[in-house]
Amino acid sequence: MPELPEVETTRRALHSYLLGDCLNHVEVRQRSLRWPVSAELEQALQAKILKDVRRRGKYLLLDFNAGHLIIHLGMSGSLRVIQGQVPKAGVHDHIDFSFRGEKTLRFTDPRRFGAVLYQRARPETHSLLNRLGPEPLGESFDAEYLYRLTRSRRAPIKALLMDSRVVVGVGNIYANEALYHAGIRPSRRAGRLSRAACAGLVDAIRRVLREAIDAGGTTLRDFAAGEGRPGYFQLSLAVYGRAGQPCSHCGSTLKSARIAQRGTVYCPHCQR
DNA sequence: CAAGACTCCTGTCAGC
DNA sequence: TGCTGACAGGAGTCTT
Repeated sequence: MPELPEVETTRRALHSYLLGDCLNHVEVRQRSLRWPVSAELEQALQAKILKDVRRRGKYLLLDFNAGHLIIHLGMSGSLRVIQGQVPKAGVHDHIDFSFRGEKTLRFTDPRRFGAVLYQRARPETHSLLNRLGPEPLGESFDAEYLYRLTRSRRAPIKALLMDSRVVVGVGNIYANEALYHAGIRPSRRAGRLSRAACAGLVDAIRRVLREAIDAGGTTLRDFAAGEGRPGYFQLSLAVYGRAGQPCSHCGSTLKSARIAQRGTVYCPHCQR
């Protein structure tokens, strides 16, 4: 599933391939996504120029000279740039954005948890975006912030990490990985984390995300080629998907649990 | 307000 | 081999 690093890789690709281009046609084949695709989208964006491609959490923000697209890839969504001849659309190829100069941006999403929203006003004003917490790689996400925010919270720390009002863009994979690297048990009540633990956790989150984004950079080159979509990065995941296997640090058997309705894996020895 | 359950959807995989 | 059912998962929304 697209986590923040893949969304960022996608953002960079769109920025480098499509910035300044004029959108001349939109074809929507499936309007039933996470939310219905607005009926005015095709008309509203016709002949508009892509002025910027930004990211807020896992939302991609495409700013045109009039109007904006807010795109979320959900569980299984992807965007790819096709140059020249456009392959016949498959059943999950829901939207094609055709740009002048024979470039097509294709939105594909088998599970349709993704969203493509059009809005005239700045994306930041949208109700999905206006209550989001800080970016994990931004300056305001630091130990003091996390410490302050977790006081008197009794939910498991992992649940808070995945709450977009606390911090955006930390999905299940990276929550698991960051907690492992920080040596914190996912079930630990958030309010019981020390300042030092918060500092270690913030560092771990930033580190795993940065590493993944760097790895994603290597796939950017192929974005518009055959295997266009940035797939799963060849990351060495320490715990995610490895329940029952030995911890690479101490050899203990990694355990699995269910926290906040999500699969959770941790090392009972290294994480306390 | 906080915490947890529920929901959308389909590809994948285990079991028969 | 083919079918069935469980499961996974982002994140908004509903319930407690």
